[in-house]
Amino acid sequence: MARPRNKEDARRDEIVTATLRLILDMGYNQVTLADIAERVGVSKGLISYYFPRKEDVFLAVLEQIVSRLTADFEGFCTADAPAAEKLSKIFTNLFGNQKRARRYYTVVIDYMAQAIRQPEVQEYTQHIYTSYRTYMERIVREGMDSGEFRAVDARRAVSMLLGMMDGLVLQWFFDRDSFDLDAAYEMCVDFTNVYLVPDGSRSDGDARLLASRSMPLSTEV
Amino acid sequence: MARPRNKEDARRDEIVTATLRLILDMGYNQVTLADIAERVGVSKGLISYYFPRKEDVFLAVLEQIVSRLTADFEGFCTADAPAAEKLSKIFTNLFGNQKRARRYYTVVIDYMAQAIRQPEVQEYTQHIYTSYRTYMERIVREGMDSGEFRAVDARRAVSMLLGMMDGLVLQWFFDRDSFDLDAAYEMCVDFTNVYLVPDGSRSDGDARLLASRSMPLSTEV
DNA sequence: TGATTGACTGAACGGCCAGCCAAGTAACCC
DNA sequence: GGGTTACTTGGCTGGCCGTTCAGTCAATCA
Repeated sequence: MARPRNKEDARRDEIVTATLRLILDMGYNQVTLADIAERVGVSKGLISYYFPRKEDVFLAVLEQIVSRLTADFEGFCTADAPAAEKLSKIFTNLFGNQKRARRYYTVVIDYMAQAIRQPEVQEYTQHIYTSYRTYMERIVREGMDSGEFRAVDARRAVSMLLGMMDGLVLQWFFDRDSFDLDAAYEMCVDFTNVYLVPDGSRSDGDARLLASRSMPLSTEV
Repeated sequence: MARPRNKEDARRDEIVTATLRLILDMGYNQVTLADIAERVGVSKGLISYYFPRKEDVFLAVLEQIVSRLTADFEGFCTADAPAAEKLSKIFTNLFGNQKRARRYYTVVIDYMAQAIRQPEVQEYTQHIYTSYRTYMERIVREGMDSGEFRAVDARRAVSMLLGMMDGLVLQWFFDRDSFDLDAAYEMCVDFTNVYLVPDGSRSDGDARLLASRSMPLSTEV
């Protein structure tokens, strides 16, 4: 994202990036300051120089993840497209790329486990939900206003959809016998059709939503 | 559950129970052998005597959780009741008690984070999904056979429902601005009605499902 | 040019912890 | 009552790791 203004910021970015990689490779709790220092190619002391507590590095990583996610949503929301297509973009962003999904959830699950006991981490995980909720609710309301969607409780519909998205990825992630991400995508579309699209216009809904699958992705963990 | 056959088994149970408590209190990665020993009231060495590697204690805890969960499902499944009511029991088991839900997911999330990198843990988390999937699929098929439910792809319907259940609890767990567990219960019922119950019999479906909420719980983490 | 600052190093400190083991105790069997 | 087995202790050890800090060096400034 925004290019570092000075040397100090550049170092911070280096450290944050290296740490994210290490979390992916080894898991949150296995990463040591020595690992980070080695990866960046500096001494251990320098990590502490920029981030007084080890915890601070991990919080900076999380902050970066959250801000990238939010930036993505801005893109989806401002696009000029039918609501169903906007939702479809969100699905694709989540389900469209196996490796990316695995990477994203690898860190998110690690951070969730931390969030249970670290209030500062919990605040960030909450931000993630708030982003999803805010933007998806906006899209659903748009759809309802334009008559594309039935008039339902938008907040509740988003909660259900968001729940299904998360829950499906978790199944895919931990249950090898479940399904692939394409199926997860289709199930979200299916739910959208059944729950949001009026009976009359439902039949071609599938085709329209599914047609918009192949699109470029931006968020990279 | 089954009463320990001899002293050795009793000790194992003591250790497993103490460890589960400690995981709840401190989090998976903070629990040390010394903590467990202190909680049980024995020496550190004894823990290693029964469980050679620290990891083995945690696996035993997980095994206990999985077997209790499966036992619960057996109960739900063999009951003589409409399919919708059986599903409702599963929802209630998950959403019916805040403290219990928080405890259950506290350990599950901790174990999920472990499962990413420990294949032995991953196998158990997979068992959890397999249990849910197997039993819920059986219930949905029963419902379809009796005409209570529409003829849909049972496996897919269960994946969606299971996903929603998990995802809703996660939102409730991490997003303080989301909703309470009663709402989560209602959303699952809502989904069941919209997705599984035929249009004709839907109107009283809500009432019937919701009426069966208050029932005794058995699984205690 | 001499002083000051900021980035960075490397070593050392202090604490923690899993695994190991030698020895002690109790129960049980012959 | 002697021997075997099962259980239990608690201290030791070797390694790891976050944090601290005195000191180096290059760039900047006055």
